[in-house]
Amino acid sequence: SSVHPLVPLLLYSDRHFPPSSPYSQPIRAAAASRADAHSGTRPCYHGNTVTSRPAVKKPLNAFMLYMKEMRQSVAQEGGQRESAAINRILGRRWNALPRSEQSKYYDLAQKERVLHMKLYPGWSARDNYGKRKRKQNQNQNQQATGSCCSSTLCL
DNA sequence: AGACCTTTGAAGAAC
DNA sequence: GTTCTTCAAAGGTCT
Repeated sequence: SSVHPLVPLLLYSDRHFPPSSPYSQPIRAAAASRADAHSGTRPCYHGNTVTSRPAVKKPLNAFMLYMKEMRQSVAQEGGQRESAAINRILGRRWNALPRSEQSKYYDLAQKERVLHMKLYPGWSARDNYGKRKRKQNQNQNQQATGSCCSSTLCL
């Protein structure tokens, strides 16, 4: 049977992620979550709450999987090194991609989500909310000072 | 050291 | 139900 080259990503195997990667030890994390389940509370996968357990990241969506696969070739073709520039190109390519091609990545992303749910039952995207300091804080400051439009979100 | 840039999509929050 | 916000990846750039 034909297997998509990105399918190994679904396994988050050590071949694709370094031992330090949170994806490299999903089974252990899942086992830990089962142990947590016995405590009667929802398992918490937030990396900050349990220092010995790496934070579980969001599963990749279709476009992210496409980006991961195509990034290197786009970088080589255009001689680009900056991710922002590469991602702009990939965004245009993605939108120009036939629906039949896109659907392969949508299917793969769906499998990613299913596997992620199995590996990390009870995990929520909310667990990783607020881990980054975002620019909104700056906007709030700018609103206080009456300025606007330093953010890409402001058109 | 860590946020920003830049993209799309998923999911949670807010209304 | 709709809209807004955050985070996934990535690596050069900027503070």
